[in-house]
Amino acid sequence: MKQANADNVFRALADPTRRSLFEEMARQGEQTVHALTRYAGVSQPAVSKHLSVLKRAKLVGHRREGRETHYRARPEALASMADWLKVYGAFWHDRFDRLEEVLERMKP
Amino acid sequence: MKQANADNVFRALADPTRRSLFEEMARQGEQTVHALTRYAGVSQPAVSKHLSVLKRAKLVGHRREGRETHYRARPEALASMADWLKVYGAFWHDRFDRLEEVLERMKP
DNA sequence: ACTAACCATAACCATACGGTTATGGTTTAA
DNA sequence: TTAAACCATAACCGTATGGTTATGGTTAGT
Repeated sequence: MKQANADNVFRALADPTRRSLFEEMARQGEQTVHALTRYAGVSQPAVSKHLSVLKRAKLVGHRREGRETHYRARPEALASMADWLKVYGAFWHDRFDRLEEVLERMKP
Repeated sequence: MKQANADNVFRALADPTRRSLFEEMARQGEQTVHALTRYAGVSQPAVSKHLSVLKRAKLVGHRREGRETHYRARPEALASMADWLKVYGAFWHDRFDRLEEVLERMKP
């Protein structure tokens, strides 16, 4: 249920192009596929496929507006990965303190 | 330099069997390949290959003792992933804060 | 009404990946 | 010393993956 989505998140973020796209949307906000294509430096269909992988992991949302589709990052979807890190990073306390803070603030 | 290793970490943890192996070592401590093979439910060569991927990402260390090799988790190697999460998780609470602001202004 | 822009999907290709069995090198046990 | 246990590597196989070009459906601009 939740584990299945964690798997999708881990898998989605394994690819550097996909991470890069996610980062760009997180930083710059909503972007059209066109803009993301210029940014990513691969073909438009490649970007569309990457976006659909991110979508399966719920890492992005989208909004159609006329002929263009705007995608946006949904950083909340990082929660499952963050939870995993929290558990296994707990075996090594020090550096995860700040992550704990961030996670605390992410709670609804 | 650091980014390259982050990539290895993300990639290594994308596979569920590899995550499972890492989790087992984190929980139970050092394990021989034999023990990990029993645990993982795949062939011994498969485990060896997974371990070498984890090794490339510096997520495990190993120690030979006679004919057996003991592997252990190195949770410190999760740092690069945690750092990434901190950055992009931060966009979440930024947005959250901004939402709080908006809601604040909406009050009559 | 035509044309161009935007995007998603299909079809295809090469390579990476996760699995297997086979094999060989060390090291322990008999 | 022979046999068995442990592990890594090699060779192989099917499928997933990330990329491409081609195409078609909407929507916008002229």
